Formats: sequence, C-alpha cells, structure tokens
Amino acid sequence: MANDKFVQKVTSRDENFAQWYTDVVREAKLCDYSSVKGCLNYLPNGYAIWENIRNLLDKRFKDTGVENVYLPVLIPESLLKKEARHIEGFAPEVAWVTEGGNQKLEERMCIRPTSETLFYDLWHRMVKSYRDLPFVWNQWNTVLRWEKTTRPFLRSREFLWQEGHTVHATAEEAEERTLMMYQVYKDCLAEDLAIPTFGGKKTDSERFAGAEDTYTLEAMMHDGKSLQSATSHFFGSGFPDTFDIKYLDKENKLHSCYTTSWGFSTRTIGALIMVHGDDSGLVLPPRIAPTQAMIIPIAQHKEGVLDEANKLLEALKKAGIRAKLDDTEKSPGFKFAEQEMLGIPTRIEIGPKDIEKGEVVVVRRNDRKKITVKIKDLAKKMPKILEDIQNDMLETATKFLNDHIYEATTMDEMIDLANNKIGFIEAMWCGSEDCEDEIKYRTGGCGSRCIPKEQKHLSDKCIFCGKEAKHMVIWGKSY
RNA sequence: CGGGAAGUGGCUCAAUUUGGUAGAGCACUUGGUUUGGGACCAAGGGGUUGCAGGUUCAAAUCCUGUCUUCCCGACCA
Repeated sequence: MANDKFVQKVTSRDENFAQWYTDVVREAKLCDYSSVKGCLNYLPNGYAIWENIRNLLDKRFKDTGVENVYLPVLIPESLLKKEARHIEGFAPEVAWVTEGGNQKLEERMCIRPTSETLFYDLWHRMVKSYRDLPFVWNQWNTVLRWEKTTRPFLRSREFLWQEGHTVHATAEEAEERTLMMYQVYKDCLAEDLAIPTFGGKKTDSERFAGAEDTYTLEAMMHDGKSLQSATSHFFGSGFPDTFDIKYLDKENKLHSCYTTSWGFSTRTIGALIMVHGDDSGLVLPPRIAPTQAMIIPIAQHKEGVLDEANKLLEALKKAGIRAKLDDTEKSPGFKFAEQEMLGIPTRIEIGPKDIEKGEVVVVRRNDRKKITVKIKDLAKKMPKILEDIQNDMLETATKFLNDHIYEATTMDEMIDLANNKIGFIEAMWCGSEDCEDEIKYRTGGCGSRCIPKEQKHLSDKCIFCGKEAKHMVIWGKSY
C-alpha cells in the first residue's frame, strides 16, 4: 500500500475542510444542485439515508405515543403574524405567494417556515375539554426559509424534516414532553447515527422565536465546529393563549394550554458526513447505511467466482443484511474506491484464492481492518461485524468530542484556546446578553452553544465582566 | 447582504488578454486483452460556450443586466 489516500477525487480533509465537504457530497452522489438557489435535488443515495433515519426516528416517536398528521404548505399572513415574537424571528426568511392563477390574492400567504401557527389554528377549534388533551402530533414534511448563504444539507432554503407539536393541560406535562423528545433525539443520534452530542438549554438570544425554553443537541464536526442537530422547544402558555386554545377542566373552569415543538432535519446528513467522513469519502454507520455490505468479486470472469458471489449475496439478504453485489466490468480497484467513496460500511472481497480456501475477506470501511471469514459462516457473523463497526464509530466520535472540550477561567485563556485549538470551551457566564456578544466577538466567533444540564463550577465569576456567574456555558464556533 | 473566484460535452479544465465560428483528459458506446487498490489497445458518439440583451461583417472572447456555484465575512430556531 504505497498510497494511503486511495480515493483521489476528494480534496484532503485537513487541507481544506469546506472543499472536502463539497467534494464528498458530490462524489458520494447524495444530492445535486437545482436551478433554484438553496433547493437541492436529493439523489437516491442521499434520500435513502434520509429514509432510514426517518424510519428509525419515527419508530422512536411512536414508542412514546406520537401520532403523525399532515398540515398545509401555505400559511395566510394574518395567521403567521398572530404571535409577535414568532413573526419577528421568521419574517426575514419567509417566502410569499402573492398570486393565484392570474389574480393577485386578497391576502398573501407564506410557504411554511415552520407550522406552529397552523397547528394552533387547528387546535383552537379542536380543544374544548380536558378529555381532549393531550395531542401529541408530528409531521414529516419540508419547510422553506429564504437563507442568504446556502450549503448542501447544512443550510438549504427548502429542507426535509419532521416537526412535532404537542398541546397539554399542564406546564409540567409539556415540559416533560420537551425533555422526553430531547432524549429521543439524543438516543437516535448516538445509537443510530453514531453521533455523540452534548446539549442543554439555549441562551435567551439563541432561543426559538416565541419559545420559553429551547433545548438543543450539538454535535462536534471534524473541524471542531458545532452543528445544531436537533431542538426541542417549550412554549409555556403564551403562544397557545395568543391563539385562544383553552380547555374546560373537571370543575368547568377555563384553562390555558401548554405547548411544545421539536424538530430534526436533513441537516443531520451534513453531520454524518462531517463527523464520520475521511479522505476517502463518506463513512456511514451500518444502521442507517442504505447498503451495508458490497460484495466485490475478484477475477470475476473465472469460473465459479460470480456463482459463489451470488450465493453469498442471497445468503446475506436472507440474513437481513442490506447487501449488494458489484458485478460490473470495472476493475476491482475501482470498485474498492467507489465502495469507500459511498461510505458502505463493509465490502466483501471474494476471488479464486478465497473460494479455494472457503473464505472471504471482509473489510471494514471505518478503519479498513480486514477480517477473514469462512464462507459458510459469513451470513451468521455479519450482524456482529456491523454492530461492532457501529459501536466503534460511536466510540471514535465520542473520544474526538471529549478530546476537544476545554475549560477556561480567564478571558486571555479563552482567547488563546479559541485561536489555537479546535473544539469547544467551557466557561462561566453571568447571563448578560452583552457579555455573550463580547465573548463571541473577542474569541473570533465562539458563541454560546448551550447551557448544559450538568453544570461544572469553574469559578464564581463571569469570564468576561467578572460579575457573579449564573451558568457554565459551552462556547464554540458553529455551522 | 459585503469581499473574492468561477460558469465552455456528464466531470475537470484549455481557447478569452491580442473577437475570426470550440479542444484535451476523464467518463460514455463497440470490439479485444485484462482483473487481490481507480487496467490497456483500437474505433466511435456527444458541446454553439448559464440566461437575456447590446456592440460588430464576425462574439466563448468586448459591454450591460440577470441567474447559479464555490471560498471568506455578516445574517441565520
């Protein structure tokens, strides 16, 4: 192996991370640009990943009692404007429909940037009694936000996501749901996508428009920057009150409702790329990989090779492995490179020499380790091999995350870390938005990522102003 | 939205400065030889140069506008 960098089409990750990302998206054929800025054509490889994530996440939702619904794509302006903070937050990035057919509309309508207002308009009519509550609903759809700068998956104008919305009789129940969904996301990210996250509450300035509390899950990319990977919001009763959603309790008294919403988008595909990918391209965790094993025959023209390969394919499929056989006329080297580029978790090399010995060579995508397995045992052993890869990927990513979190107790220390290390910095904060802004400015862009639930007491004082500290905040640059 | 770069067969790019009617490599098709890390030989097919307008006998090339992409920044639940 003279050259470690087998795949030549991709810019080296440490040479130019941004270009590397773009190269991987293109070479792995995840998506392609469309003629509208910020709107992507999802290709089969990319969409299949989303389908797998969606299926796993949807099952986790249903296990907690979530029901799926579908609400319209258009929102009348008057509805969107009902909640002042909400429209203030979204107004700059909303797209409007002003004509229908050839006629100008009486009232313009926006293409949903998020659907809180639609759910609340519906619930205003549906919620009458305590017996009606709660509604625990979710929809899989797309939303449109007129972003200025766009990047595939990370920030597109139209993106696929799910938005869950719930309405409850009590604040406690709503808060419980907010945290429950936060945990569902955290588990899905760790167990299905092998992406470790840290999380907690957002500061006031970073909170969702109209929410009382926003909980976020932040993942660390290979360049040390953070990607907000899922959020869960608690709205209290303010937002539902605005829409006059009230119920009668057992004593026939009118009560406010409490709502939540929570979302997870195709942005997370960007996280998959930037957490696990390497210089040879994409590396997918087995659970969400559209293809888990690619069988690559060697000297396939020789008698018996393709027959054995096909038998192997059938055995793997029967064992529930998402396996494929690459029996195209391309050279083995080409097929190896392509399998790696696409991030397929394992490849199975089978040639005349292997068949003679009754063996195949399984190569793990994440670390290129080779495992020799008896042909007759392969189908039985594959699930364990895939599980090991899944676990090892989470372990590697977790180690990377933990190795790149630093503590700072003085501003000089923090600036030094921000300039010389990639990753995140834990530091105390007084709660003032001015200090938050100053810290971001002086560190060259390390904003507050979250106020973690598990607080460390690093010092008594805010790292910037020196006044009494309220929280330990995790700071970092982000996408 | 600001600063920078760029749009030419599917991809990467050349021809643009000094207007003269588009070329290479890869990919693709066919035949043959190959096959344990992106094989080789031969013969083919494919573009009017992002889009719109202007200047000119003549525009990929000059001018104006516009759209899109990439990098940096601002903005961004």
